[in-house]
Amino acid sequence: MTEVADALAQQMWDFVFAYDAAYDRAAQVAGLSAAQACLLEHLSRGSRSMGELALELSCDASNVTQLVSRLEARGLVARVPDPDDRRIKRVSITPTGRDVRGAVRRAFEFPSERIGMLTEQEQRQLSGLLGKVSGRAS
Amino acid sequence: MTEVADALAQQMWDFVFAYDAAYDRAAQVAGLSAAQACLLEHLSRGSRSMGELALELSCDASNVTQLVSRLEARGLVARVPDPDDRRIKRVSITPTGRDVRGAVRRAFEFPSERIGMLTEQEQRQLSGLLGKVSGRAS
DNA sequence: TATTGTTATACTCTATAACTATA
DNA sequence: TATAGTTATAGAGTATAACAATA
Repeated sequence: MTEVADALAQQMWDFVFAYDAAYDRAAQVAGLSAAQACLLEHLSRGSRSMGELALELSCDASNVTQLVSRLEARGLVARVPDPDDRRIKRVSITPTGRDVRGAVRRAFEFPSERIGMLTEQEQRQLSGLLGKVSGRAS
Repeated sequence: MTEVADALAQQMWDFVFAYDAAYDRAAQVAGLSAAQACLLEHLSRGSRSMGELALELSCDASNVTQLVSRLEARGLVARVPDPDDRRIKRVSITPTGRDVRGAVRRAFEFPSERIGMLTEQEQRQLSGLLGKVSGRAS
């Protein structure tokens, strides 16, 4: 590895560490764990079945059962059996859940803070590089 | 927020998600949790007291006690009382621990993989932008 | 018989509070 | 009395295996 690549690897580690820590804190502000906030974030874009959530969150279905149960007990999400296939439970975010999710987003200042440190041209540059690094065309 | 900034925020989220998942898997290959692998990584640069570890890992001292105890039980780290102040325990990585840490590093292909997608000029560019975003001079 | 989700269980991570040993 | 670390405890995240309900 070249010296540049080495430095870059360390910078990535530091960035991810700071990002994760900031997200944890933002979730905590709203009284949630990071995992719960993440689930709520996914539901904010529309309802999901338990199985879909497990896929999107890359975790086991039994884990989703527990996460959803805790959020449901607090009135942040609701489970509704699918009328067409009663094995399936559709989970949706409640109005209260939407409020809490909004609080997390507002508390999570990391991205806008950091992005604000860049000029718009630099933002475009970084976006292109991240796109490339993610294997997508920029 | 501009459209570019919005896209960038999403790209950061995706990047961090992929990075974390890859690190989890790499640790698992070596039979470790991410937290354990992280602790081992810190020790690979030299021994630390329990308190220093708690600061570096941004977690409570009682948590470090447990993490270290599990790693010690597997022979990956060693606790030695400081001769000058016997309240202090210095933790160091063992040869076996160093091997396991090496296995994690090798399994964690994410950074080199992603960095390898960039030309050296792009690597310099990304490094500069990450430096700027971290509040350091590039 | 296959699929969706839950329950039971076990292990780890994490923090708080109370404690021990040392300074 | 103050500091370093541990112990006890509790709640949450996570997975595996066994299970119930439905298809």
